[in-house]
Order: sequence, then structure tokens, then C-alpha cells
Amino acid sequence: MDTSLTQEELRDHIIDSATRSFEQYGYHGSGINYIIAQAGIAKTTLYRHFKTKEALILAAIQKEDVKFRREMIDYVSARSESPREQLLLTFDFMDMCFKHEGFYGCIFISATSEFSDKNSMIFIEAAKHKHYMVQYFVKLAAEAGFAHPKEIAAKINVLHEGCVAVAQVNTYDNAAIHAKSIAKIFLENQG
Amino acid sequence: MDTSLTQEELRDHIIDSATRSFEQYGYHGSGINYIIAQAGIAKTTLYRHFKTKEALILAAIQKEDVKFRREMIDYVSARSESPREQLLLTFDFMDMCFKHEGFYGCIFISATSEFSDKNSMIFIEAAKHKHYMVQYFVKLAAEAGFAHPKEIAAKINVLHEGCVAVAQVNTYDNAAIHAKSIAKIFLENQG
DNA sequence: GACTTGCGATACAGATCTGTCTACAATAAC
DNA sequence: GTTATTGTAGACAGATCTGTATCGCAAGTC
Repeated sequence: MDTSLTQEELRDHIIDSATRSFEQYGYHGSGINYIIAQAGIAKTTLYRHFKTKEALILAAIQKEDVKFRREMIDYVSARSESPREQLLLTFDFMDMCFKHEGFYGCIFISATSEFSDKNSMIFIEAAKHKHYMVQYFVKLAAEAGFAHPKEIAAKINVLHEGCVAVAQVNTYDNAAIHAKSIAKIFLENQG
Repeated sequence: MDTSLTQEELRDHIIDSATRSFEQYGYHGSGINYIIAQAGIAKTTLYRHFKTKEALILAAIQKEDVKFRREMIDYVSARSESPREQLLLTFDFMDMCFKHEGFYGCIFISATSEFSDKNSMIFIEAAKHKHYMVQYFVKLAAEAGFAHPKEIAAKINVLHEGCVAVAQVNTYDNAAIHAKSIAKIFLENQG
């Protein structure tokens, strides 16, 4: 690295750099040597902060979970106070994500693809993120006064996952906008 | 292998065996040695049929594309002659897929995750499958008489991708049934 | 019966992977 | 000044990966 960083900052820098690599090349496709080259650090440094590659992956997933949800919540909270509106605004947030250069898909879905053993730590952490996402949708649906917030949330979640997958394959498909318009129609038909 | 197979049958057997491995462990996670052990063949045999691992992956993707779409079309065609009904029946087909033991997610999405370079043959072949899927939805939507079949198809596609991703993380979520009920409401509101 | 073809088994080459080790520099604490 | 800590640089071990080469066997063809 270049200039003075605290241990915490350096650790974050390693995670961020590794995350970009995981996004682009997947977990198995991202070698330790490549990761440290991208981060500009020595191998010793990486292994001082993370005992194994799996520990690095877990840290990356956990950090991305917190970051993604915080950014999403900030985005929608800044634009509306209505829970129902917020449910729909999450799709605008997704749309913004897709247009970012460096978007290659959902690293949590990728994690469950590459580590399909449902007892593995990596699968569990990735699934945890998806669970938190649904919980957030449940909260908004309940606040919006829908009769069956869990069901609403599960369906909003299907639309979210769907637009991510479509955007991953076909970047310029307005997948999030499509998902939003479906969500709108769907919510309007819930009474 | 055990008994007499034609070259074509053996080739198919290798592809099927490799596909199961790719589904469970991903492409980078499936080593050649593991694949041949699972297939019960010699390494020489594999490399006689496929020049490289990439060629094997491409063959697996192409075969799965044809197989999946044929099975889906057969499934819905056998159950209804109404294009509109068929659009909805695709979700029942997905539900059936998810309940199969050995379902680990969509190998086409996994392919685009692990090989994100949009110029790579693997990405292109995987994207081709998704394109064929949308084409099929367009055809059904047009036959059903919807005014904007392409838009309908794109949205049905979002629901498809969504329920696959949800099912991959949480197998017992009735994701396909949720997607179907959204699709139903959505189609009813298209006039 | 000789020859060809396809497959199994396995040794092997060469690359790459994860993770450890040693050596050295810079900085802060005492 | 000494010592502990944290970093860089990179050699290295050992495993694993892709792909090739060699050998033997079985079956079909001439």
C-alpha cells in the first residue's frame, strides 16, 4: 500500500479489493496471488489479517451484506417516508447498482453457487444476507399495512432476485424497471 | 464405464456426468479428475471427446439448453393448448425442477458468474440460452394476443430468474408458486 | 491372424493454487 | 538504544489442476 493506514483501514482495503475480484472472477476464480497484487499488499499481510482464503471470503460477504443493506435503506429512506413507496424504491436502487461499472451480478448468489453445501459457512453467510433482505421487505410491507406482509415480502424478493439475474446476463435490459412495474401492479392488487 | 456404448452415447454420458458436477460444485470447482471419476472413465477418453475443459463446459451448456427448453415446452404443451395458460404453466415446470434432488441452481447463471467476460465463449453460450427462453415467452405472449409481447416476455423472464435464485438459496420457499401468482396478477392487468 | 480403433489405467510435465517461512525495513513504546 | 509490531518482498513446500504420453486390453475388420 501507499500511505499510513490503521490496521482496520488496511483490513477494509484488503476486503474491498478482494470483493471486486470475487465479483468479477468468482471465488474459485480469484487466486490469492491475484488478490494481493490488486490490493498492492504482501502475502504475509493478507495472511496476518485472514487465517485462510475462506476467512477472507466470509469477511467479504459479511461486509458486503452490511454495506449493501445500509446503502439500500439510505437510498429509499432519503426519497420517501411511505413504506409502500419505499418498497418500490428498492427497485430504483437496484437499477442504480446495475448501471455501475463493475457490476457483475450478486456475490451472494455466486457464493451459494460455488459453495452449494448448505452446511458450509460460506453458504450460510450468503443465505443470511438474503434472509435479512426479506426481513426488511417484511418490515416495510407490515408498516404499509398489508394483510400478509410475509407473503408480500417473499414476492417482492422474487422480483429482486429476478432483476439481478437478468441484469447480470443482459446489462441494458431495464430489468429493475420491469421488476418495479410488476411490483406496482402486484401491490395495487393486494387491497 | 460398464457395457458397450456407442461413441455418441459415451460422449453424452460424459457431458451428463460433468453437468451434475458443474451444478453442484461450479465450473472452477469441478476438477477434471473428479469429473472422470464420477463418469467412471479414463482421462484419455475425456480428452478424446473434448479438446479442453472449456470445450466440455460449452458442450454441457449447449446440451442443457436444448434439454431444458425441450422439457419445459413438452411439460406445458401437454397440459394446455392456451398460450396464456402455457405462460403460467412454465412456473409449475420450474417448481417441479426445484423439487428434484440435485437441484443446485441455474448453471447458465453460474456460468455468467464464473466467466463474466462478455466476450468469452462460455458467457456467450449461457446468454444464448437466456435469449432463447425470452424468445419462447415472446412467442407465447404474442399467441396469447397481448399488445406488447416483448415487454410481457421480459417481465415473465424476470419472474423466472427470480424464482430460480430464491429456490437456490431457500429450497422450500415455493418460489415458483409465488412467481406464478405474481405472473397471473400481472397478466390479468394487461387487458 | 494381423491391424486398427477406442477405452482404461496411470505416470508425467508444467502450471497454478494455498499457505508458510525467512529476511529486512519502518515505526512506536519503553 | 532496545524491543515489539506491522509492513514488504519473495522463496519455498506441498497440493492440485489441466493436459499429454505411454502401455495394455478388448473388439471389430480385413
